[in-house]
Amino acid sequence: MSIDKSSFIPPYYQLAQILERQIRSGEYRPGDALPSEAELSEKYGLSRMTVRRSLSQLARAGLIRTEKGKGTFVSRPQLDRAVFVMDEFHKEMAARGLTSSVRLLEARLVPAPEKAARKLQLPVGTKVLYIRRSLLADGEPMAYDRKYLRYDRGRPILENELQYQALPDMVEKHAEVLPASSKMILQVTLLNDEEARALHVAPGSPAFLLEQILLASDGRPVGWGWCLYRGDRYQLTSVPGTI
Amino acid sequence: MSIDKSSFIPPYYQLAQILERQIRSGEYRPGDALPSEAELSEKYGLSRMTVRRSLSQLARAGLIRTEKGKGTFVSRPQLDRAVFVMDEFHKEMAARGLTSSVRLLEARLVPAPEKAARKLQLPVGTKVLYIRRSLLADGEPMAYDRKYLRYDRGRPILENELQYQALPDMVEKHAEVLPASSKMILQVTLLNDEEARALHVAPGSPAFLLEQILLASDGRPVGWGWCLYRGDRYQLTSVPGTI
DNA sequence: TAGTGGTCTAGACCACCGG
DNA sequence: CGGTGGTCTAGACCACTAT
Repeated sequence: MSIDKSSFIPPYYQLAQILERQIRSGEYRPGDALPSEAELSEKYGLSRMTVRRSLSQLARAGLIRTEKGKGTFVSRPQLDRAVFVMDEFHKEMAARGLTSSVRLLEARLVPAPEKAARKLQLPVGTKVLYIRRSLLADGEPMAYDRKYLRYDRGRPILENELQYQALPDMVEKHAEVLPASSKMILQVTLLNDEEARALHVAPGSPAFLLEQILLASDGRPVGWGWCLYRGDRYQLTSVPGTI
Repeated sequence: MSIDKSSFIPPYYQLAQILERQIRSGEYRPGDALPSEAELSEKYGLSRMTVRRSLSQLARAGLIRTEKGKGTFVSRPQLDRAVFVMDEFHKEMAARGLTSSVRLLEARLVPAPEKAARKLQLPVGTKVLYIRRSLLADGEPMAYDRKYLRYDRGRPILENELQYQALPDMVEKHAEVLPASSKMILQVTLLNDEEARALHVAPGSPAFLLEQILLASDGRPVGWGWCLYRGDRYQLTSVPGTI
């Protein structure tokens, strides 16, 4: 194989494909050294910078690793490692071919209960925005979401906004501090009566519990809550090693 | 801020840090355009290639996005998106400061039951290697693993090997076809009596169910099984947007 | 047409590694 | 010491975008 410089596919990508094929076909096996950058450069008629770009791409994909002063080596595939991605609800449902919608169940100012106050680092009883929503896929509940958000802007709560906007947008509208990052924790749980009713399943059914903490750029929490995903409808699939 | 060329930190990384700080501090806000590559190059006394390297790093981290012919723009933080990583059991427990060990409960050749045969694309009744293991953290069960592996090499089953080796290694030893990739599916479930006993919890407890399929480079399955993680001890934490 | 990012080159110097 | 990957430069040409 060689590089077709008249192709629309850029040379760095062509070389990456060639090397990937050679690795996947077993021509180079785990532990083997690839030709040096100088050799690849000479063999394929590309500058070393271009060769390096191909190699970085393969390295990011986990197919090879480089060792300073030694060379470039084929990695062992990491078969016991999995990466799962939970995207924004609407996007995720769209990707599965489902029509998603949101049903706002409750949205009001409440005095922060003990746990929410602790999570938001506010005094107990501070007015916070409490939101309960059902997330539907093809009209049937998929998830049940409860959130506490800082509320220090005095802006009115418009129900039709809450119904359509993503959580970060709501925070922006009602808090002085903007969310800059989030931390999520995924657990399993059994649904209590109220949760089960909201999700149209039997009490005691298993579910994913996704806890979410929204943080401002200074690290202060601006939102906290948890979202329950029905165990009978929702699952996560590992993302294939992408190139 | 400017670049310290005598520093051990390479210029491309220094520039990336400067820009990241400016973005996180709000100096550039979501949607804003960054200075053009030519301007950055001139301002910081770096070649355009080096500036581009800094920008690619920020783009990979999701902080900025580039648009051909238009410019480079600050992205909105993706706060409703989470990435979870499940690593190899021993590594994961080590990362949590727990001592992990494996207890081999069963390892023998069995005629493939219907489901395993279908998953491995073998005729029902074909001899396959069946393995049951307890994965312990600090001596207490954390996960319960059951796997069916192709067995067409006639190599004897050595118990002490199975106890310590990762699954891909076992497959290599007992099957002609090497595993090249894996697909995992994460679900929630309730434990039945046998599973609960193995995990030292009450029957009906919730758990993560991780299904794993090992594939050869030609796409043929070479291993299949599922691993149950105790819901009361195991949780996944989102990986922070890394740079 | 002028400005933008995307790609590529042919050099250069460096730190690291092995014999 | 020679070979390796890591970094950087000063150019170049291209396709795309806006005016």
